[in-house]
Amino acid sequence: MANTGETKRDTLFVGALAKGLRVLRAFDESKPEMSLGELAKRTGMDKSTIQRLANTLHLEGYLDKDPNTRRLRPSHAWLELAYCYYWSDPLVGTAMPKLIELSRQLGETINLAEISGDHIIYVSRLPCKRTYFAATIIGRRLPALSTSAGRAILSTWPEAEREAAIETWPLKVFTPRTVMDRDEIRRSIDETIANGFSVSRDQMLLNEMAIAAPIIGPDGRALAGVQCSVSAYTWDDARLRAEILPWLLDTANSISPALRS
Amino acid sequence: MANTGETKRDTLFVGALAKGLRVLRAFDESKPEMSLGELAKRTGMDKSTIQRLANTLHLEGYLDKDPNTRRLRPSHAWLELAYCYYWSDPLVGTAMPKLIELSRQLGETINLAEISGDHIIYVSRLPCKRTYFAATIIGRRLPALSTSAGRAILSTWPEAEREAAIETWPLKVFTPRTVMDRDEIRRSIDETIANGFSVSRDQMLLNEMAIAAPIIGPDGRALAGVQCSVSAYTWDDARLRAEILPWLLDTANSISPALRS
DNA sequence: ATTTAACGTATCACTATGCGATACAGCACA
DNA sequence: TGTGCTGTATCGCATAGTGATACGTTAAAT
Repeated sequence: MANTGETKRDTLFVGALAKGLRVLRAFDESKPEMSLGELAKRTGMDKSTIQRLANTLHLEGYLDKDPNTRRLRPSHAWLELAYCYYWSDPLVGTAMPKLIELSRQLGETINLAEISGDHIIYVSRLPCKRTYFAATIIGRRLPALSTSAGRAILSTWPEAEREAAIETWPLKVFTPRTVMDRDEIRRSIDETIANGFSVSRDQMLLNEMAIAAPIIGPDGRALAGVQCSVSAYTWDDARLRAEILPWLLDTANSISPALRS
Repeated sequence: MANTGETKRDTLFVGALAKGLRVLRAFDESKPEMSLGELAKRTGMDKSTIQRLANTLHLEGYLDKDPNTRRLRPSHAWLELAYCYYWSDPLVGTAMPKLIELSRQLGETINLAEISGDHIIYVSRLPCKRTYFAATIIGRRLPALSTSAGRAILSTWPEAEREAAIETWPLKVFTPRTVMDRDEIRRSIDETIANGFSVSRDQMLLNEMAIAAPIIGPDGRALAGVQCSVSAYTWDDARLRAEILPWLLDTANSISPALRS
Protein backbone atom coordinates (compact mmCIF):
# COMPACT_ATOMS: atom_id res chain seq x y z
CA MET A 1 0.00 0.00 0.00
CA ALA A 2 2.32 2.70 1.23
CA ASN A 3 4.87 1.38 -1.22
CA THR A 4 7.66 3.90 -1.74
CA GLY A 5 8.52 3.92 -5.41
CA GLU A 6 8.06 0.44 -6.77
CA THR A 7 5.59 0.19 -9.64
CA LYS A 8 2.74 -2.28 -9.63
CA ARG A 9 4.64 -5.60 -9.75
CA ASP A 10 1.89 -8.12 -9.97
CA THR A 11 1.51 -11.47 -8.36
CA LEU A 12 3.93 -13.14 -10.71
CA PHE A 13 6.84 -11.30 -9.21
CA VAL A 14 8.97 -12.80 -6.47
CA GLY A 15 10.37 -9.86 -4.57
CA ALA A 16 12.72 -11.88 -2.44
CA LEU A 17 14.46 -13.25 -5.52
CA ALA A 18 14.68 -9.82 -7.10
CA LYS A 19 16.27 -8.45 -3.95
CA GLY A 20 18.80 -11.25 -3.93
CA LEU A 21 19.71 -10.52 -7.53
CA ARG A 22 20.08 -6.88 -6.65
CA VAL A 23 22.60 -7.89 -4.03
CA LEU A 24 24.63 -9.61 -6.71
CA ARG A 25 24.46 -6.53 -8.87
CA ALA A 26 25.74 -4.39 -6.01
CA PHE A 27 29.24 -5.67 -6.74
CA ASP A 28 31.16 -3.94 -9.49
CA GLU A 29 34.65 -2.84 -10.41
CA SER A 30 34.64 -0.10 -7.79
CA LYS A 31 33.31 -2.40 -5.07
CA PRO A 32 34.56 -5.92 -5.71
CA GLU A 33 34.11 -6.99 -2.09
CA MET A 34 31.93 -5.71 0.70
CA SER A 35 30.93 -6.18 4.29
CA LEU A 36 27.31 -6.68 5.27
CA GLY A 37 27.06 -3.06 6.30
CA GLU A 38 28.41 -1.80 3.02
CA LEU A 39 25.98 -4.00 1.15
CA ALA A 40 23.11 -2.65 3.20
CA LYS A 41 24.14 0.92 2.49
CA ARG A 42 24.72 0.29 -1.18
CA THR A 43 21.48 -1.52 -1.83
CA GLY A 44 19.41 0.58 0.53
CA MET A 45 18.03 -2.55 2.12
CA ASP A 46 17.52 -3.28 5.76
CA LYS A 47 20.46 -4.72 7.64
CA SER A 48 18.49 -7.82 8.56
CA THR A 49 17.37 -8.36 4.99
CA ILE A 50 20.92 -8.19 3.74
CA GLN A 51 21.96 -10.58 6.44
CA ARG A 52 19.44 -13.14 5.26
CA LEU A 53 20.02 -12.64 1.56
CA ALA A 54 23.80 -12.69 1.88
CA ASN A 55 23.63 -15.76 4.05
CA THR A 56 21.49 -17.52 1.46
CA LEU A 57 23.76 -16.50 -1.40
CA HIS A 58 26.70 -17.75 0.61
CA LEU A 59 25.10 -21.10 1.39
CA GLU A 60 24.13 -21.51 -2.25
CA GLY A 61 27.72 -20.86 -3.29
CA TYR A 62 27.29 -17.49 -4.95
CA LEU A 63 29.26 -15.45 -2.45
CA ASP A 64 32.58 -16.31 -0.85
CA LYS A 65 33.13 -15.18 2.70
CA ASP A 66 36.58 -14.28 3.90
CA PRO A 67 37.04 -16.31 7.10
CA ASN A 68 38.86 -13.45 8.84
CA THR A 69 37.29 -10.25 7.66
CA ARG A 70 33.87 -11.82 6.94
CA ARG A 71 33.73 -9.71 3.86
CA LEU A 72 31.84 -11.05 0.85
CA ARG A 73 33.11 -11.54 -2.68
CA PRO A 74 31.77 -12.98 -5.93
CA SER A 75 32.47 -16.69 -6.09
CA HIS A 76 33.55 -19.03 -8.82
CA ALA A 77 29.88 -19.65 -9.49
CA TRP A 78 29.86 -16.34 -11.32
CA LEU A 79 32.28 -17.78 -13.82
CA GLU A 80 30.26 -20.94 -14.19
CA LEU A 81 27.32 -18.83 -15.22
CA ALA A 82 29.43 -17.32 -17.97
CA TYR A 83 30.33 -20.83 -19.06
CA CYS A 84 26.64 -21.59 -19.38
CA TYR A 85 26.02 -18.43 -21.28
CA TYR A 86 28.52 -19.44 -23.92
CA TRP A 87 26.75 -22.69 -24.59
CA SER A 88 23.48 -20.88 -25.01
CA ASP A 89 24.73 -18.23 -27.42
CA PRO A 90 24.59 -19.71 -30.92
CA LEU A 91 27.00 -17.11 -32.23
CA VAL A 92 29.92 -18.00 -30.02
CA GLY A 93 30.28 -21.58 -31.10
CA THR A 94 30.64 -20.77 -34.76
CA ALA A 95 32.63 -17.59 -34.28
CA MET A 96 35.23 -18.77 -31.82
CA PRO A 97 37.47 -20.88 -34.07
CA LYS A 98 37.47 -18.17 -36.72
CA LEU A 99 38.34 -15.53 -34.18
CA ILE A 100 41.23 -17.59 -32.90
CA GLU A 101 42.48 -18.02 -36.41
CA LEU A 102 42.18 -14.31 -37.04
CA SER A 103 44.06 -13.32 -33.91
CA ARG A 104 46.81 -15.77 -34.79
CA GLN A 105 47.12 -14.31 -38.28
CA LEU A 106 47.13 -10.69 -37.22
CA GLY A 107 48.88 -10.94 -33.89
CA GLU A 108 46.57 -8.26 -32.55
CA THR A 109 43.74 -8.22 -30.05
CA ILE A 110 40.45 -9.54 -31.43
CA ASN A 111 37.11 -9.00 -29.75
CA LEU A 112 33.62 -10.30 -30.34
CA ALA A 113 30.98 -7.78 -29.29
CA GLU A 114 27.22 -8.14 -29.18
CA ILE A 115 24.57 -5.48 -28.92
CA SER A 116 22.87 -5.47 -25.54
CA GLY A 117 20.25 -2.77 -25.34
CA ASP A 118 22.05 0.49 -26.01
CA HIS A 119 25.45 -0.89 -25.06
CA ILE A 120 27.73 -3.39 -26.59
CA ILE A 121 29.06 -6.20 -24.47
CA TYR A 122 32.31 -8.01 -25.10
CA VAL A 123 31.50 -11.67 -25.38
CA SER A 124 34.91 -12.98 -26.31
CA ARG A 125 38.31 -11.37 -26.11
CA LEU A 126 41.58 -12.64 -27.46
CA PRO A 127 44.28 -10.28 -26.26
CA CYS A 128 47.62 -10.51 -28.02
CA LYS A 129 49.33 -7.43 -26.64
CA ARG A 130 49.46 -5.93 -23.20
CA THR A 131 46.66 -3.48 -22.61
CA TYR A 132 44.91 -2.21 -19.57
CA PHE A 133 43.10 -4.73 -17.48
CA ALA A 134 39.49 -3.96 -18.38
CA ALA A 135 40.33 -4.53 -22.03
CA THR A 136 41.28 -8.14 -21.40
CA ILE A 137 38.15 -9.46 -19.73
CA ILE A 138 34.79 -10.43 -21.08
CA GLY A 139 31.46 -9.04 -19.98
CA ARG A 140 32.43 -5.40 -20.21
CA ARG A 141 29.66 -3.11 -21.41
CA LEU A 142 30.34 0.10 -23.30
CA PRO A 143 28.02 2.67 -24.88
CA ALA A 144 27.37 1.33 -28.35
CA LEU A 145 27.58 4.70 -30.06
CA SER A 146 31.14 5.24 -28.88
CA THR A 147 32.58 1.98 -30.11
CA SER A 148 33.55 0.84 -33.54
CA ALA A 149 31.72 -2.43 -33.01
CA GLY A 150 28.55 -0.65 -31.96
CA ARG A 151 28.67 1.61 -34.99
CA ALA A 152 29.33 -1.32 -37.29
CA ILE A 153 26.28 -3.08 -35.90
CA LEU A 154 24.08 -0.01 -36.13
CA SER A 155 25.14 0.58 -39.72
CA THR A 156 23.14 -2.49 -40.72
CA TRP A 157 19.91 -1.43 -39.04
CA PRO A 158 16.91 0.13 -40.80
CA GLU A 159 17.15 3.88 -40.88
CA ALA A 160 14.40 4.61 -38.36
CA GLU A 161 15.86 2.48 -35.62
CA ARG A 162 19.36 3.62 -36.42
CA GLU A 163 18.37 7.25 -36.23
CA ALA A 164 16.55 6.70 -32.95
CA ALA A 165 19.65 5.10 -31.54
CA ILE A 166 21.88 7.94 -32.65
CA GLU A 167 19.57 10.46 -31.06
CA THR A 168 18.81 8.76 -27.78
CA TRP A 169 21.39 6.19 -26.78
CA PRO A 170 23.68 7.20 -23.95
CA LEU A 171 27.15 8.67 -24.33
CA LYS A 172 29.78 8.95 -21.68
CA VAL A 173 33.15 10.68 -21.58
CA PHE A 174 35.99 8.22 -21.28
CA THR A 175 38.84 10.30 -22.69
CA PRO A 176 39.22 13.98 -23.62
CA ARG A 177 38.62 12.90 -27.18
CA THR A 178 35.50 10.81 -26.71
CA VAL A 179 33.08 12.12 -29.30
CA MET A 180 29.96 13.55 -27.66
CA ASP A 181 28.55 15.18 -30.79
CA ARG A 182 25.78 13.04 -32.22
CA ASP A 183 26.09 14.58 -35.67
CA GLU A 184 29.68 13.49 -35.83
CA ILE A 185 28.63 10.00 -34.77
CA ARG A 186 25.98 9.99 -37.47
CA ARG A 187 28.60 10.87 -40.07
CA SER A 188 30.82 8.09 -38.80
CA ILE A 189 27.97 5.58 -39.09
CA ASP A 190 27.10 6.84 -42.58
CA GLU A 191 30.68 6.13 -43.61
CA THR A 192 30.35 2.69 -42.10
CA ILE A 193 27.23 2.05 -44.15
CA ALA A 194 29.14 2.94 -47.28
CA ASN A 195 32.31 1.03 -46.44
CA GLY A 196 31.15 -1.96 -44.45
CA PHE A 197 33.47 -1.32 -41.53
CA SER A 198 34.05 1.23 -38.81
CA VAL A 199 37.23 2.78 -37.46
CA SER A 200 37.52 4.64 -34.19
CA ARG A 201 40.30 6.25 -32.23
CA ASP A 202 40.85 7.57 -28.70
CA GLN A 203 37.26 6.79 -27.74
CA MET A 204 37.66 4.55 -24.73
CA LEU A 205 41.38 4.98 -24.17
CA LEU A 206 43.87 7.41 -25.62
CA ASN A 207 46.03 6.09 -28.40
CA GLU A 208 43.86 3.08 -28.90
CA MET A 209 42.51 2.47 -32.36
CA ALA A 210 39.81 0.00 -33.22
CA ILE A 211 38.35 -1.33 -36.43
CA ALA A 212 35.20 -3.39 -36.58
CA ALA A 213 32.98 -5.21 -39.06
CA PRO A 214 29.39 -6.33 -38.53
CA ILE A 215 28.33 -9.95 -38.38
CA ILE A 216 25.16 -9.82 -40.41
CA GLY A 217 22.24 -12.05 -39.51
CA PRO A 218 19.80 -13.80 -41.85
CA ASP A 219 17.56 -10.73 -41.86
CA GLY A 220 20.38 -8.46 -42.95
CA ARG A 221 20.61 -6.97 -39.52
CA ALA A 222 23.71 -7.32 -37.37
CA LEU A 223 23.53 -8.12 -33.68
CA ALA A 224 27.27 -8.55 -33.26
CA GLY A 225 30.59 -7.42 -34.63
CA VAL A 226 34.19 -8.48 -34.86
CA GLN A 227 36.61 -5.88 -33.67
CA CYS A 228 40.36 -5.52 -33.77
CA SER A 229 42.00 -3.19 -31.34
CA VAL A 230 45.53 -1.82 -31.84
CA SER A 231 47.88 0.82 -30.51
CA ALA A 232 48.09 4.11 -32.37
CA TYR A 233 51.78 4.21 -31.56
CA THR A 234 52.51 1.46 -34.02
CA TRP A 235 49.55 1.70 -36.35
CA ASP A 236 47.86 4.31 -38.48
CA ASP A 237 44.69 4.44 -40.48
CA ALA A 238 46.28 3.47 -43.78
CA ARG A 239 48.05 0.41 -42.43
CA LEU A 240 44.93 -0.62 -40.60
CA ARG A 241 42.97 -0.67 -43.84
CA ALA A 242 45.72 -2.41 -45.74
CA GLU A 243 46.86 -5.07 -43.33
CA ILE A 244 43.95 -5.74 -41.01
CA LEU A 245 40.75 -4.87 -42.78
CA PRO A 246 40.75 -7.60 -45.46
CA TRP A 247 41.11 -10.39 -42.92
CA LEU A 248 38.67 -8.80 -40.54
CA LEU A 249 36.00 -8.59 -43.23
CA ASP A 250 36.71 -12.13 -44.31
CA THR A 251 36.21 -13.38 -40.80
CA ALA A 252 33.04 -11.40 -40.16
CA ASN A 253 31.54 -12.53 -43.46
CA SER A 254 32.48 -16.13 -42.87
CA ILE A 255 30.60 -16.11 -39.60
CA SER A 256 27.46 -14.52 -41.04
CA PRO A 257 26.27 -17.34 -43.30
CA ALA A 258 26.64 -19.80 -40.46
CA LEU A 259 23.85 -18.06 -38.59
CA ARG A 260 21.02 -20.26 -39.77
CA SER A 261 18.89 -21.51 -36.92
CA MET B 1 7.11 -29.52 9.29
CA ALA B 2 6.48 -32.31 6.85
CA ASN B 3 9.45 -31.11 4.87
CA THR B 4 10.51 -33.75 2.39
CA GLY B 5 14.26 -33.92 2.39
CA GLU B 6 15.58 -30.47 3.11
CA THR B 7 17.71 -30.17 6.21
CA LYS B 8 16.94 -27.69 8.93
CA ARG B 9 17.52 -24.37 7.09
CA ASP B 10 17.05 -21.85 9.82
CA THR B 11 15.40 -18.49 9.78
CA LEU B 12 18.33 -16.85 8.03
CA PHE B 13 17.59 -18.67 4.82
CA VAL B 14 15.52 -17.15 2.05
CA GLY B 15 13.99 -20.08 0.24
CA ALA B 16 12.56 -18.06 -2.60
CA LEU B 17 15.99 -16.71 -3.47
CA ALA B 18 17.56 -20.14 -3.28
CA LYS B 19 14.92 -21.51 -5.61
CA GLY B 20 15.58 -18.73 -8.07
CA LEU B 21 19.27 -19.49 -8.04
CA ARG B 22 18.50 -23.13 -8.60
CA VAL B 23 16.62 -22.12 -11.71
CA LEU B 24 19.75 -20.43 -13.00
CA ARG B 25 21.76 -23.51 -12.28
CA ALA B 26 19.32 -25.64 -14.24
CA PHE B 27 20.93 -24.38 -17.43
CA ASP B 28 24.07 -26.14 -18.57
CA GLU B 29 25.85 -27.27 -21.70
CA SER B 30 23.31 -29.99 -22.36
CA LYS B 31 20.33 -27.66 -21.76
CA PRO B 32 21.28 -24.16 -22.83
CA GLU B 33 17.68 -23.09 -23.35
CA MET B 34 14.40 -24.35 -21.94
CA SER B 35 10.68 -23.88 -21.87
CA LEU B 36 8.83 -23.37 -18.61
CA GLY B 37 7.76 -26.98 -18.61
CA GLU B 38 11.27 -28.26 -19.08
CA LEU B 39 12.47 -26.04 -16.29
CA ALA B 40 9.77 -27.37 -14.00
CA LYS B 41 10.70 -30.95 -14.81
CA ARG B 42 14.39 -30.32 -14.45
CA THR B 43 14.21 -28.48 -11.14
CA GLY B 44 11.40 -30.58 -9.72
CA MET B 45 9.51 -27.44 -8.81
CA ASP B 46 5.87 -26.71 -9.24
CA LYS B 47 4.81 -25.29 -12.58
CA SER B 48 3.44 -22.16 -10.94
CA THR B 49 6.59 -21.63 -8.95
CA ILE B 50 8.71 -21.82 -12.07
CA GLN B 51 6.37 -19.43 -13.78
CA ARG B 52 6.86 -16.84 -11.06
CA LEU B 53 10.59 -17.35 -10.68
CA ALA B 54 11.25 -17.32 -14.41
CA ASN B 55 9.13 -14.24 -14.83
CA THR B 56 11.07 -12.48 -12.11
CA LEU B 57 14.41 -13.52 -13.57
CA HIS B 58 13.24 -12.29 -16.92
CA LEU B 59 12.08 -8.92 -15.61
CA GLU B 60 15.34 -8.50 -13.74
CA GLY B 61 17.28 -9.18 -16.92
CA TYR B 62 18.75 -12.55 -16.07
CA LEU B 63 16.82 -14.59 -18.61
CA ASP B 64 16.13 -13.74 -22.23
CA LYS B 65 12.84 -14.89 -23.65
CA ASP B 66 12.54 -15.79 -27.30
CA PRO B 67 9.55 -13.79 -28.56
CA ASN B 68 8.34 -16.66 -30.74
CA THR B 69 9.06 -19.85 -28.90
CA ARG B 70 8.88 -18.25 -25.42
CA ARG B 71 11.85 -20.37 -24.48
CA LEU B 72 14.28 -19.01 -21.91
CA ARG B 73 18.01 -18.54 -22.25
CA PRO B 74 20.81 -17.09 -20.12
CA SER B 75 21.16 -13.38 -20.78
CA HIS B 76 24.11 -11.07 -21.13
CA ALA B 77 23.83 -10.42 -17.42
CA TRP B 78 25.58 -13.73 -16.91
CA LEU B 79 28.61 -12.32 -18.63
CA GLU B 80 28.47 -9.14 -16.60
CA LEU B 81 28.70 -11.25 -13.49
CA ALA B 82 31.89 -12.77 -14.81
CA TYR B 83 33.20 -9.29 -15.43
CA CYS B 84 32.56 -8.51 -11.78
CA TYR B 85 34.23 -11.66 -10.67
CA TYR B 86 37.42 -10.69 -12.43
CA TRP B 87 37.65 -7.43 -10.55
CA SER B 88 37.21 -9.22 -7.28
CA ASP B 89 39.82 -11.88 -7.85
CA PRO B 90 43.19 -10.42 -6.83
CA LEU B 91 45.06 -13.03 -8.82
CA VAL B 92 43.66 -12.16 -12.21
CA GLY B 93 44.82 -8.57 -12.30
CA THR B 94 48.46 -9.43 -11.71
CA ALA B 95 48.48 -12.61 -13.72
CA MET B 96 46.77 -11.45 -16.88
CA PRO B 97 49.55 -9.36 -18.50
CA LYS B 98 52.08 -12.08 -17.81
CA LEU B 99 49.83 -14.73 -19.27
CA ILE B 100 49.34 -12.68 -22.40
CA GLU B 101 53.06 -12.25 -22.72
CA LEU B 102 53.57 -15.98 -22.25
CA SER B 103 51.01 -16.97 -24.85
CA ARG B 104 52.58 -14.55 -27.30
CA GLN B 105 56.02 -16.03 -26.70
CA LEU B 106 54.97 -19.64 -26.96
CA GLY B 107 52.19 -19.37 -29.49
CA GLU B 108 50.30 -22.04 -27.60
CA THR B 109 47.16 -22.05 -25.49
CA ILE B 110 47.67 -20.70 -21.97
CA ASN B 111 45.19 -21.21 -19.16
CA LEU B 112 44.89 -19.88 -15.65
CA ALA B 113 43.18 -22.38 -13.35
CA GLU B 114 42.11 -21.97 -9.75
CA ILE B 115 41.15 -24.59 -7.25
CA SER B 116 37.46 -24.59 -6.45
CA GLY B 117 36.57 -27.26 -3.95
CA ASP B 118 37.67 -30.54 -5.49
CA HIS B 119 37.62 -29.20 -9.03
CA ILE B 120 39.70 -26.72 -10.87
CA ILE B 121 38.02 -23.92 -12.72
CA TYR B 122 39.47 -22.14 -15.70
CA VAL B 123 39.55 -18.47 -14.89
CA SER B 124 41.33 -17.22 -17.95
CA ARG B 125 41.99 -18.84 -21.28
CA LEU B 126 44.14 -17.60 -24.11
CA PRO B 127 43.65 -19.99 -27.00
CA CYS B 128 46.23 -19.80 -29.79
CA LYS B 129 45.30 -22.87 -31.76
CA ARG B 130 42.01 -24.33 -32.76
CA THR B 131 40.70 -26.74 -30.19
CA TYR B 132 37.30 -27.98 -29.26
CA PHE B 133 34.82 -25.44 -28.06
CA ALA B 134 34.77 -26.20 -24.35
CA ALA B 135 38.52 -25.63 -24.22
CA THR B 136 38.18 -22.05 -25.33
CA ILE B 137 35.76 -20.70 -22.75
CA ILE B 138 36.20 -19.70 -19.16
CA GLY B 139 34.30 -21.07 -16.20
CA ARG B 140 34.74 -24.71 -17.06
CA ARG B 141 35.18 -27.00 -14.05
CA LEU B 142 37.17 -30.21 -14.20
CA PRO B 143 38.08 -32.76 -11.53
CA ALA B 144 41.29 -31.43 -10.02
CA LEU B 145 42.95 -34.82 -9.76
CA SER B 146 42.71 -35.40 -13.49
CA THR B 147 44.31 -32.16 -14.59
CA SER B 148 47.89 -31.03 -14.68
CA ALA B 149 46.93 -27.73 -13.07
CA GLY B 150 45.09 -29.49 -10.25
CA ARG B 151 48.03 -31.75 -9.58
CA ALA B 152 50.44 -28.83 -9.65
CA ILE B 153 48.33 -27.03 -7.08
CA LEU B 154 47.98 -30.09 -4.86
CA SER B 155 51.70 -30.71 -4.96
CA THR B 156 52.21 -27.62 -2.80
CA TRP B 157 49.73 -28.64 -0.10
CA PRO B 158 50.66 -30.18 3.26
CA GLU B 159 50.77 -33.94 3.09
CA ALA B 160 47.63 -34.63 5.11
CA GLU B 161 45.36 -32.50 2.97
CA ARG B 162 47.03 -33.66 -0.19
CA GLU B 163 46.55 -37.27 0.74
CA ALA B 164 42.93 -36.71 1.68
CA ALA B 165 42.36 -35.13 -1.70
CA ILE B 166 43.98 -37.99 -3.57
CA GLU B 167 41.84 -40.50 -1.70
CA THR B 168 38.49 -38.78 -1.83
CA TRP B 169 38.21 -36.24 -4.59
CA PRO B 170 36.04 -37.25 -7.52
CA LEU B 171 37.27 -38.77 -10.77
CA LYS B 172 35.38 -39.06 -13.99
CA VAL B 173 36.12 -40.82 -17.25
CA PHE B 174 36.59 -38.39 -20.11
CA THR B 175 38.68 -40.49 -22.48
CA PRO B 176 39.64 -44.18 -22.55
CA ARG B 177 42.93 -43.10 -21.07
CA THR B 178 41.70 -40.98 -18.20
CA VAL B 179 43.57 -42.27 -15.18
CA MET B 180 41.19 -43.68 -12.58
CA ASP B 181 43.82 -45.30 -10.40
CA ARG B 182 44.53 -43.14 -7.37
CA ASP B 183 47.93 -44.69 -6.78
CA GLU B 184 49.01 -43.64 -10.21
CA ILE B 185 47.74 -40.14 -9.51
CA ARG B 186 49.68 -40.12 -6.25
CA ARG B 187 52.85 -41.02 -8.11
CA SER B 188 52.22 -38.27 -10.60
CA ILE B 189 51.81 -35.73 -7.82
CA ASP B 190 54.93 -36.99 -6.07
CA GLU B 191 56.85 -36.32 -9.25
CA THR B 192 55.33 -32.87 -9.38
CA ILE B 193 56.51 -32.21 -5.83
CA ALA B 194 60.04 -33.14 -6.86
CA ASN B 195 60.04 -31.25 -10.16
CA GLY B 196 57.82 -28.24 -9.57
CA PHE B 197 55.61 -28.91 -12.56
CA SER B 198 53.11 -31.45 -13.80
CA VAL B 199 52.60 -33.03 -17.21
CA SER B 200 49.50 -34.86 -18.30
CA ARG B 201 48.28 -36.48 -21.46
CA ASP B 202 45.02 -37.78 -22.90
CA GLN B 203 43.18 -36.99 -19.69
CA MET B 204 40.38 -34.74 -20.87
CA LEU B 205 40.80 -35.20 -24.60
CA LEU B 206 42.80 -37.67 -26.61
CA ASN B 207 46.07 -36.38 -28.00
CA GLU B 208 45.99 -33.36 -25.80
CA MET B 209 49.02 -32.74 -23.62
CA ALA B 210 49.17 -30.24 -20.81
CA ILE B 211 51.92 -28.90 -18.60
CA ALA B 212 51.27 -26.83 -15.51
CA ALA B 213 53.12 -25.00 -12.77
CA PRO B 214 51.69 -23.84 -9.43
CA ILE B 215 51.31 -20.20 -8.47
CA ILE B 216 52.46 -20.32 -4.90
CA GLY B 217 50.85 -18.06 -2.32
CA PRO B 218 52.50 -16.29 0.62
CA ASP B 219 51.94 -19.35 2.82
CA GLY B 220 53.70 -21.66 0.40
CA ARG B 221 50.42 -23.12 -0.71
CA ALA B 222 49.13 -22.80 -4.25
CA LEU B 223 45.53 -22.00 -5.04
CA ALA B 224 46.08 -21.59 -8.75
CA GLY B 225 48.24 -22.76 -11.60
CA VAL B 226 49.39 -21.72 -15.04
CA GLN B 227 48.84 -24.35 -17.66
CA CYS B 228 49.88 -24.74 -21.24
CA SER B 229 47.94 -27.06 -23.44
CA VAL B 230 49.30 -28.46 -26.71
CA SER B 231 48.60 -31.13 -29.30
CA ALA B 232 50.43 -34.41 -29.00
CA TYR B 233 50.59 -34.55 -32.77
CA THR B 234 53.18 -31.81 -32.88
CA TRP B 235 54.67 -32.03 -29.39
CA ASP B 236 56.30 -34.63 -27.20
CA ASP B 237 57.42 -34.76 -23.62
CA ALA B 238 61.02 -33.80 -24.33
CA ARG B 239 60.20 -30.76 -26.43
CA LEU B 240 57.62 -29.68 -23.87
CA ARG B 241 60.27 -29.64 -21.16
CA ALA B 242 62.81 -27.94 -23.35
CA GLU B 243 60.78 -25.28 -25.09
CA ILE B 244 57.81 -24.57 -22.87
CA LEU B 245 58.69 -25.43 -19.31
CA PRO B 246 61.29 -22.70 -18.65
CA TRP B 247 58.96 -19.91 -19.68
CA LEU B 248 56.03 -21.45 -17.90
CA LEU B 249 57.94 -21.65 -14.63
CA ASP B 250 59.18 -18.11 -15.06
CA THR B 251 55.67 -16.86 -15.50
CA ALA B 252 54.24 -18.80 -12.58
CA ASN B 253 57.04 -17.67 -10.31
CA SER B 254 56.74 -14.07 -11.38
CA ILE B 255 53.10 -14.06 -10.40
CA SER B 256 53.68 -15.65 -7.00
CA PRO B 257 55.56 -12.81 -5.30
CA ALA B 258 52.92 -10.33 -6.39
CA LEU B 259 50.38 -12.04 -4.16
CA ARG B 260 50.82 -9.83 -1.12
CA SER B 261 47.55 -8.45 0.11
C1' DA C 1 -12.27 -30.56 -39.58
C1' DT C 2 -12.05 -32.12 -34.95
C1' DT C 3 -9.71 -33.89 -31.09
C1' DT C 4 -6.06 -33.98 -28.02
C1' DA C 5 -2.18 -32.52 -25.80
C1' DA C 6 1.09 -29.33 -24.31
C1' DC C 7 2.24 -24.93 -23.38
C1' DG C 8 2.10 -20.10 -21.57
C1' DT C 9 -0.82 -17.20 -18.90
C1' DA C 10 -3.90 -15.64 -15.28
C1' DT C 11 -6.58 -15.88 -10.70
C1' DC C 12 -7.17 -16.64 -5.83
C1' DA C 13 -7.59 -18.10 -0.85
C1' DC C 14 -4.34 -19.84 2.59
C1' DT C 15 -0.66 -19.80 5.51
C1' DA C 16 4.13 -20.52 5.38
C1' DT C 17 7.73 -17.45 4.98
C1' DG C 18 10.32 -13.49 4.77
C1' DC C 19 10.19 -9.05 7.32
C1' DG C 20 12.65 -5.67 10.36
C1' DA C 21 12.94 -4.08 15.24
C1' DT C 22 15.63 -5.46 18.79
C1' DA C 23 19.01 -7.52 21.56
C1' DC C 24 23.52 -9.94 21.95
C1' DA C 25 28.52 -10.81 21.02
C1' DG C 26 33.14 -9.98 19.38
C1' DC C 27 36.78 -6.89 17.94
C1' DA C 28 38.85 -2.64 17.18
C1' DC C 29 40.61 2.05 18.44
C1' DA C 30 41.24 5.48 22.18
C1' DT D 1 36.98 0.71 30.38
C1' DG D 2 34.30 2.91 27.38
C1' DT D 3 32.54 3.66 22.54
C1' DG D 4 31.52 2.44 18.11
C1' DC D 5 31.98 -0.53 14.89
C1' DT D 6 31.36 -5.08 13.13
C1' DG D 7 28.62 -9.87 12.49
C1' DT D 8 25.10 -12.83 14.73
C1' DA D 9 20.79 -14.45 16.74
C1' DT D 10 15.65 -14.14 18.22
C1' DC D 11 10.77 -13.46 17.51
C1' DG D 12 5.89 -11.90 16.67
C1' DC D 13 3.32 -10.13 12.73
C1' DA D 14 1.47 -9.48 8.25
C1' DT D 15 3.11 -9.59 3.93
C1' DA D 16 4.25 -12.03 0.07
C1' DG D 17 5.03 -16.46 -2.07
C1' DT D 18 2.51 -20.81 -2.66
C1' DG D 19 0.27 -24.35 -5.64
C1' DA D 20 -4.37 -25.87 -7.24
C1' DT D 21 -7.18 -24.56 -10.70
C1' DA D 22 -8.85 -22.58 -14.83
C1' DC D 23 -8.34 -20.13 -19.35
C1' DG D 24 -6.55 -19.35 -24.12
C1' DT D 25 -3.63 -20.46 -27.80
C1' DT D 26 -0.81 -23.13 -30.75
C1' DA D 27 0.66 -27.53 -32.93
C1' DA D 28 0.44 -31.99 -33.89
C1' DA D 29 -2.52 -36.15 -34.57
C1' DT D 30 -6.66 -38.48 -36.14
